[in-house]
Amino acid sequence: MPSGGGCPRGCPGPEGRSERPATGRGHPKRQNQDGTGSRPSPNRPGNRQSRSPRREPLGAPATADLWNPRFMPDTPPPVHDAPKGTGAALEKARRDKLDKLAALGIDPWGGRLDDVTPIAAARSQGEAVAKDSDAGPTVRVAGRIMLQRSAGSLVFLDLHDRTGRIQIMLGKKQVGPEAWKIVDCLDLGDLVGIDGRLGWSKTGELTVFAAGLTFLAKSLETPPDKYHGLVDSDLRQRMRYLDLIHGEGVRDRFVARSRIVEAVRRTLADRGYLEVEGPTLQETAGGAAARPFKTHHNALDMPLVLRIALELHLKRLLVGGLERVFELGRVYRNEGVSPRHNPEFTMLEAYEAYGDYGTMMDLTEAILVAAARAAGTPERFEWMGHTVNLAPPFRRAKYDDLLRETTGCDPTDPASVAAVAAGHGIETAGRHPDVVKSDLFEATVEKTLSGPVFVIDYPAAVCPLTKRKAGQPHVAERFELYVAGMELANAYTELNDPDLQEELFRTQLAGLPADESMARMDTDFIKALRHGMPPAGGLGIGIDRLVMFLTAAPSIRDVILFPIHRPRAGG
RNA sequence: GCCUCGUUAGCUCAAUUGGUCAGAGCAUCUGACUCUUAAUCAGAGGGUUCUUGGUUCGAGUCCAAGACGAGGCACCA
Repeated sequence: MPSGGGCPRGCPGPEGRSERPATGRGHPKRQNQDGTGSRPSPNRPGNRQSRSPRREPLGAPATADLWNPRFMPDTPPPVHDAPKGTGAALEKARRDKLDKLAALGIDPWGGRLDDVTPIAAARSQGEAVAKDSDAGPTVRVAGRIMLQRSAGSLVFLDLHDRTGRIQIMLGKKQVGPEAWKIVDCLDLGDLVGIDGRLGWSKTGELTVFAAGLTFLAKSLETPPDKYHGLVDSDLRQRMRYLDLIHGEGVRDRFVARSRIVEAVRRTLADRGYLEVEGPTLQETAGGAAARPFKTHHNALDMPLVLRIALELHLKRLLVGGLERVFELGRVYRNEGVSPRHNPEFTMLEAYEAYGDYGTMMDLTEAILVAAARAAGTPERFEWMGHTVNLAPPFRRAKYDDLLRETTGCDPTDPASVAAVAAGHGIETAGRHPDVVKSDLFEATVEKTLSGPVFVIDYPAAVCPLTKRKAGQPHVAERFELYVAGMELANAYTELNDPDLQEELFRTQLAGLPADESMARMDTDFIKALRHGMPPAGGLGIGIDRLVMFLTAAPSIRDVILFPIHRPRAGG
């Protein structure tokens, strides 16, 4: 966390805070940022009674228990002082209430709470209650106070948990003057448990009529605007926890991500695949053409790089007889950021012995269909200006055919390709014809591919890990799956000839800088191939892009909980 | 790394040609209200206009540099 990073801009940093008048207590926030352990704890007793959390049944509880007094403060409440209305004053108002709670014997930081009914479940119970009944069932719900409305000595709360929202009504007459002191200490954003009867308000809203309240956690920060929420996309990513609370559909999207990953795993497991974990710290970053992040191991005093792909270790496992393996994990590429790129991202790679790239096309379709179903994505929808239809089988189109249709060049004639490429401003002099061809494809064909479409049979020179087509040494058995102009998956019939693999590792393609090339000898991998790797199909899917696609997210940062950011200056 | 755009109260946003323009809503505080729904009503407080320089009688506004972000380019076979 950057210095003061939890604080939106304009919020005074630690320096600013230290100018506040002494408050008689340490500043918990600073303590946390230093990472120094113990905070001064007028409000935190060492051993909380909440360790023995079993509560009285709700039938005939003592009022005192329902209002949950927990402890007596061991120091008098401090005096806070700050100008009204500033950020500091907003926090002061909340700290004052926190101290007031402590003075009332309430632990403002709560503890274990059993027998909580999810709000969605409480709602369905409530639906069964007659509109004019005052004998609805009693429930305990817990969550965050999102809205607060008072009408005289009556307070309505909107309480949210992971399953939904429900209205709470608290009445001074109903709970008594002592308990009302606790209600006076509630702020937007606080976490509370509510015991009460389900029923309907006079205006017809399902409501929990509170008979008891358990304080679970005080919020010391002002929540974002209750109507607009947090709209600054930078703040939304840096303070994702707030975005999850207030952002429209944000939580749903990350829930969908989890369901998608679950569906991917299930699809593979159903086909007999074994999930494994390869090393992220490697001596040589292989399996893709990307610059790696560099690091260092102290005890071994050796340079290491973070992996850029999963491929080479999974193929070693094919040699080892794990005939169907996959890994779902993070890879790291030291490259720029864009709406489609984050330097760390999640990749699926799967390898199936005795298969080929056709096997992988079937698998890809199965994974996409299962993932779409898990995410609740319709079969047909619009995304990024493209109409997408997920009904299999997906279209299969040859690389050369697409290039010919789109550009009019003759893909089999390097001179023709070079001429057209030059017309698109692509450098051709001194570069391998297949690299030029690849550049031309990316510049012209990619963006036109609404898809999903399997682009098959790639120029061999740009595919050093791929088996060549029988009798066609210039064509590699590879496909990429495109959707809405974006590469979503990449698969090969895997090259298992160790001599050819070694030769290809040695080949530096003309026109490619060394750090962008895949020409990195991995002798240990070659050694593994020499022991005999079964013919196999291999598949890679970018999980982040898959989630973008299935949740119609315009940017990869919308599907990564904590995307990379520069540290925020100031605070 | 390059180009364009943006940054005003805790949050969401105003501020005409450079001229009493630093303002509103939410939030906060005080008061009223026992059925509210972004509750309402009355009042109060709250600002390093991202930072640093410059031009000017005068800068939120114009210029330069920097910070951070968004989009595009490059990189990402």
